[in-house]
Amino acid sequence: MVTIESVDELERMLKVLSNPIRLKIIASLQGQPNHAYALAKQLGLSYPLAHLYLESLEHVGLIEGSRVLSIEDERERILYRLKDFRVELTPEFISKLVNSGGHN
Amino acid sequence: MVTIESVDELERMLKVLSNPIRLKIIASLQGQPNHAYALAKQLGLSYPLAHLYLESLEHVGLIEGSRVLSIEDERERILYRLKDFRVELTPEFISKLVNSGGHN
DNA sequence: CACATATATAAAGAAACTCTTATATATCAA
DNA sequence: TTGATATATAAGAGTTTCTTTATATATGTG
Repeated sequence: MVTIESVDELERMLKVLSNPIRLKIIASLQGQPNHAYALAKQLGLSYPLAHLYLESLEHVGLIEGSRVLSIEDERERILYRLKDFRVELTPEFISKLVNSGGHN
Repeated sequence: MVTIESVDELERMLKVLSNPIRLKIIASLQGQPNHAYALAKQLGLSYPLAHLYLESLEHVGLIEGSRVLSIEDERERILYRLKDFRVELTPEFISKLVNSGGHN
């Protein structure tokens, strides 16, 4: 489960989430795990953009890529899965993070 | 209570929240409502920046400014209060918004 | 071999965001 | 009338984000 323990971490995650395309990617991966190339086609994105965005989503821990062997052609591919996350944005939570000093 | 009903709205709110100074402002206002000038001094910000950020926080509905008459000097000032909000970022919530078509 | 699939990365311009400085107005106190 | 308080807005520089185009590599198919 994804946890946030500093303002810095929260900021990075919110920055990644505050983009309509990346939200679309999350919604799509919630339906089913997918590969970068297939996802790009499905959402009408260029592959480089999809790759970049998947990378940024992975960096903040919202998705996870794993090398899997395709049954069809035996080639290794990276399958991206959505991680289970629940971030509750409330005044209390934000205050707690801000007042915990910035580090952690 | 603050509610989010579209991807657009979510995106705007997350963009405003994904900034350490604006998170600090929220944490400060959670402790007590305050005026722009006093808040700027307290957090070590320039007044224009504090004003700008309070405005953006107000635009997405996270805080609320109201003209109040100061008891001390009888001058009208704008007091900013934190609104009660609870935004739960989960795969389900994001999917719901994305699949609701973008409008609403 | 040319083409589609599949991944990865770099370069570059456009757009947006960040933040300060400057300007303006108004009140109150020393 | 000078200085601190208080609000508001604009202009501009600097930084970051956004997104495409280009380049590279590798595999499998017609």
